[in-house]
Amino acid sequence: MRRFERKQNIFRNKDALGESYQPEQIEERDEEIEEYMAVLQPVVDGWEPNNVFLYGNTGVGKTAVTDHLLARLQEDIKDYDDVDLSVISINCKTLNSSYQVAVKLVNELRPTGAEISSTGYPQQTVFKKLYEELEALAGTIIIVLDEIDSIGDRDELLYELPRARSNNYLDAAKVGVIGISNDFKFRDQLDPRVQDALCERELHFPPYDAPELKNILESRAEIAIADDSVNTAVLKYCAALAARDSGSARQALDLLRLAGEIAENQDENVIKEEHVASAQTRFEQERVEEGMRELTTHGRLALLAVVSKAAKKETPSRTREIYEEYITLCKSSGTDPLAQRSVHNHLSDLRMLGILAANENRSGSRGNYYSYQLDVPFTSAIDAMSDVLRLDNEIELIRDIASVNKVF
DNA sequence: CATCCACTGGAAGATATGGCGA
DNA sequence: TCGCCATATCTTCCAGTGGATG
Repeated sequence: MRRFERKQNIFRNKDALGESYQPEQIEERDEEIEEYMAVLQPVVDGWEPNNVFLYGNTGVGKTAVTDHLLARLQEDIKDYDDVDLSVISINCKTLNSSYQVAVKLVNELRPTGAEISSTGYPQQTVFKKLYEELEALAGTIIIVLDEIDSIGDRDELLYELPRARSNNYLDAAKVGVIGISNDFKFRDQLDPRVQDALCERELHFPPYDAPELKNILESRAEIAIADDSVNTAVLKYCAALAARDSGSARQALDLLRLAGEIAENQDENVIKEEHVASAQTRFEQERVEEGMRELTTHGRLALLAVVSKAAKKETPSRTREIYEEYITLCKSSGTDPLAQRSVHNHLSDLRMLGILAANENRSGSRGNYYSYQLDVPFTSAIDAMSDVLRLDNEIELIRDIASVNKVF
């Protein structure tokens, strides 16, 4: 057996490309930082903090700038002993209602062991507990709600928090909310009263363009990657891919890091463009596989129905036909089938996830309808299906049909 | 040109699950 | 134990769509 050997060809400090790395300087965001500092100024002056709403795509520096500035603020504010600042920062990605965000905040403030459970209370009870905790903390409190758009339209907390003081729920505590959103539409779908309160100050973070991304990559690569292991052309290529896709520095850095790992595994000393390209492909695959793993039983059955259609070379295939296939699969697995409308919902979800592609058909004799087909390689779809309940035989059968029809 | 069809997607209500307090 | 609460998932109902049809 081969020995483990430390490989040090390419990276000098790989963590500098990682998610948790805090750079000393944030590049290409000078204007935003300037504006942001002005918004935070009242905290230093001892007034009630502004509520702020930040929006912009993922990976454009919203969270990084926020962390950076709040750390600086906490540091600088030590010079003034009449201001007592606490920062509570939570990520709301997995919390999809105001209720859950409030629970999370309470638990964040409570000592370990005294946490409350995530269901069972009336919403107002949770809010009341939250106010008690904030009041106990007292002073100036800045609450950072990252990825706040995941609460959708259940935005009661965002209505409550900014008004807590004027409603006399809070007295000793001065609360400011910083909402961070990846979704531009989120702001508009908020209750107008929430917009009033929360969005009194707004900061927009635009996507990075390719030259900006290149500069960011250059300054990180200097720390992370050994001299001569990467050249400008490769960095430009990473920047171009990320700029075209999302304008996200996160994506650009991830690409570079994975490209480096791939190069390293091939025992090469230099990252080349082909490594970046395979990194890009792998990320795309992972995203889809992630989506398929998180499907519910019926979501999987719906997908499997399409997979089965694909094996028979019957895709693209319209809703009605897929539904029939789905019914058959349900019978084989002893699962109660859902109504057609629900399967239609699952197909919609799969389309949103980029697992299925739908052609909009307006030429048929019956108005408009979709015909679905797989938007991922047949093999990765069926591999992800292998743990659907009691369908091993059917899956084998589908594989056989697929190989006869040469579907891959 | 009005009507029709088969489908899409929004909305409201039903059901099941897991948890609280009394 | 019971009544209440939040949530995810599903069902039922329905308005809107737009080429085909008579």
